[in-house]
Amino acid sequence: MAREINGRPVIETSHGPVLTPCAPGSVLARLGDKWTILVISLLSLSPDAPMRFGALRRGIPDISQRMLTLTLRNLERDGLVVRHYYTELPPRVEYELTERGKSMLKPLAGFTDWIRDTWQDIEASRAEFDEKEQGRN
Amino acid sequence: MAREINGRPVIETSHGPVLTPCAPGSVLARLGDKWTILVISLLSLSPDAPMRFGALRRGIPDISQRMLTLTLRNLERDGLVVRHYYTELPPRVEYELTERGKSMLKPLAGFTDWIRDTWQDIEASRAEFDEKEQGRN
DNA sequence: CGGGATCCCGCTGGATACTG
DNA sequence: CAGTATCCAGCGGGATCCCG
Repeated sequence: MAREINGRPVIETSHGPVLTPCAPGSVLARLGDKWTILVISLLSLSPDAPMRFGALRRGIPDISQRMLTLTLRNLERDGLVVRHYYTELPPRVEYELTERGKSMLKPLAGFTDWIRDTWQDIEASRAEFDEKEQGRN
Repeated sequence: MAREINGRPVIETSHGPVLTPCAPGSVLARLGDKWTILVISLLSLSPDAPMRFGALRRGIPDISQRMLTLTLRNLERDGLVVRHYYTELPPRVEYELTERGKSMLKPLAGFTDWIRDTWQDIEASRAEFDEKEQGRN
């Protein structure tokens, strides 16, 4: 009986379940990186109007130009974002979510909603944990 | 008008929306790290029976002992996992999801389902992107 | 058996300067 | 304006050894 958990195949052995490493991990790793979710969030604010590079840069206070460029490249590579280049002077470049990019907004929101409702509790647990640990040192 | 996207406050300025960096990012960063989701997935397979350290280790083929320990510590710190220590010889240590840990399974599944349904398309986009880029070099 | 302690390599990502 | 190039510090994470 092949089962599956979080999109990942599970093999049952005599020692218990074994997870098979598989490709979706690379998607999650990308989304979990430092800036990707922020860029997607910002782009999702204007679903039908592309955003300029500079507007994205200003919208994410601490992002460097380099990291914004790299993050957008990766999203474009994954087919989640399209890049529109206009050869003007000065040049104008706009970005918007693709259909695929928009299709992830709802599932993503379900998860971030959980985080929004829970992170205070998590922070409290962390503080408590750290305090107890300090007592042992 | 204060808005919010993915649990993150948005300020509207004359230049467009600006995202405020905030604490939930640290939760997402943790979940996006290399092993956390795998550990949670494995623990979720036995919702009412704790799992031993060794069983977790065997269930995630390529994880090192060190990283499993660190990942479990962080989950315990976040109050998502409880650790049960039995002073026997040899010692036995078991882990299980807390109620809070279980509460994230459904939202998480919504998101990983999207990944499961989409990652082949994403991989295809990546291959296509890389191929075009190679033409330019 | 579970898990510290230590060493070390590679990648992520920040700062800065230069270009079409 | 929207990049690219280069340099470099920090940290994630693997390998190994030791300990209750």
